[in-house]
Amino acid sequence: MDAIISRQDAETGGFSNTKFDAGWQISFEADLKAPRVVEARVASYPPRSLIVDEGDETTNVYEVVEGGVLLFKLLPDGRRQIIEVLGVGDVFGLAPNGVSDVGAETLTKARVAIYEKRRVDADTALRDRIFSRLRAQMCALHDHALLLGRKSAQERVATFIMRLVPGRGGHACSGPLGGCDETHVDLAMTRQEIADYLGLTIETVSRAFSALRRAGTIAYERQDRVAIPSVCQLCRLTGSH
Amino acid sequence: MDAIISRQDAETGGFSNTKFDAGWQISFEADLKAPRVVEARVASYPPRSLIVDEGDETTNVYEVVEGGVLLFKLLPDGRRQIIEVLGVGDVFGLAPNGVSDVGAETLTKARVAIYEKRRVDADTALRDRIFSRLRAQMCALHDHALLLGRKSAQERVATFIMRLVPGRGGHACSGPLGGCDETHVDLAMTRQEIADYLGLTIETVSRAFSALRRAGTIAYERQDRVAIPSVCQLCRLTGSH
DNA sequence: CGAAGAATTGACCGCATTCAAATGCGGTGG
DNA sequence: CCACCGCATTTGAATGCGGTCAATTCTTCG
Repeated sequence: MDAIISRQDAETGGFSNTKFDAGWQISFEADLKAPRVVEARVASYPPRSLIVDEGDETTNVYEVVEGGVLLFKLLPDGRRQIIEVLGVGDVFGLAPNGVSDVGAETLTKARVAIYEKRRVDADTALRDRIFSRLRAQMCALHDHALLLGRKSAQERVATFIMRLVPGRGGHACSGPLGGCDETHVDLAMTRQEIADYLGLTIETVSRAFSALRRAGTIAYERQDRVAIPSVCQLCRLTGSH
Repeated sequence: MDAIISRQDAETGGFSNTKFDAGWQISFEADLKAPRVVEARVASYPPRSLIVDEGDETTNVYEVVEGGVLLFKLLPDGRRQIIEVLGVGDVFGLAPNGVSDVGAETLTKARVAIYEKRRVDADTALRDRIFSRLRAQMCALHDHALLLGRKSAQERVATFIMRLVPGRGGHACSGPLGGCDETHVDLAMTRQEIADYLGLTIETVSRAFSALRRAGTIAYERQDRVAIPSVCQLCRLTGSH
């Protein structure tokens, strides 16, 4: 594995303080405010590198410190489902029986804090922090189950893009600030990754993007950067409102 | 709400000690061995009654003590997705912001232990037990995301039935015991509930059941009771093996 | 500029949905 | 016991959305 392991004592964990609302919006950037004193091994990975594989024995708990991480599962015939897209502060590696039920792969260049089981067992404060984050991630999984089970391709893609707009689309959506309702978002994921996340094929994702573009709901600034003239208009296509 | 509230001090919580493997198999029956001393309010509900609704304010944590509970989400136009089917020992009501992100409804007659937030905050042992169970339930959600995103209708239904066979279909599947590989399972859920759980329509679920029946993979003992001549044969249709 | 990979677009197909009708099942009352 | 009713389930036929296969275009990078 091509991870660069470094030991960091009393280092800033760098947790995002972005408000998560049922898992919406992701922050891949560490917020350097509110540093926490944590003794942990931190591993650095290049983009698209495997951290743990499905079925690996691990009792470690992992926390994303910088960058993005994908959790995925595979079927024997190669079908892949991306289960969750993790940002800074999110945790994984919590399968109860010491065998990872999902694979974890970096989406971007990423740093991941690794906590050994005995440390998690001993440290109540750490455990509580993991617990708390796990609750938020569980809500994201609930939302995603609704998307996978009941939403159309259009709605899935619209939901996906909305997920990348900070502070919007959740239950407590602030609405447009000061009349202006345009933004742009970075996709960070390839079409294939988006497809595997949304339970679609790459072609269907592409078609849905194109349809949104033709309708004027989005525009491409670059291939991986989308302009949204009216967030509310996009939000109406998610099926959630 | 038609719950019968009772106060039970130092009562047996009655937790199932069935081994859960990534959320597979459900036990709606409390195992009375290994009683735990718990002070908690316990509410009793008739079948199909609402415990909490999506959007309700609750800081309580709930634990299923007897029976089965469904967690679900709705879209504004009425589409419903059942997120998770809970058995004895499973917990819910853990949305991080005090507003439930899912509705919870009893599947069968059920009893549910209710822990207030301040009690969960104060009691480390309780919190750890909830945490531990949450980890198992998260694995079940991961599996279900794979099902919803990537499996065919046939595979979903086969997976659903396998989920009801104790000790089989998981990663550490024991295989048939002593050559004999037949069982029967109680469905407990209506076709509509199964459809909402599997992200299908009621007709598609019915057709999948019929196809399995025609193929001899299952047989009806009653409408809600399925005989499985060969568990392994059914398991091969889940797409997971 | 050229090559390799990613994304888009098009044509066609198949699976699941939709709409509709028939059948089966459980309960109530005669 | 049996007839009847209401509801769940099953089955059938037609439609359509998303998948599959294939060709083209766009991007990136050497």
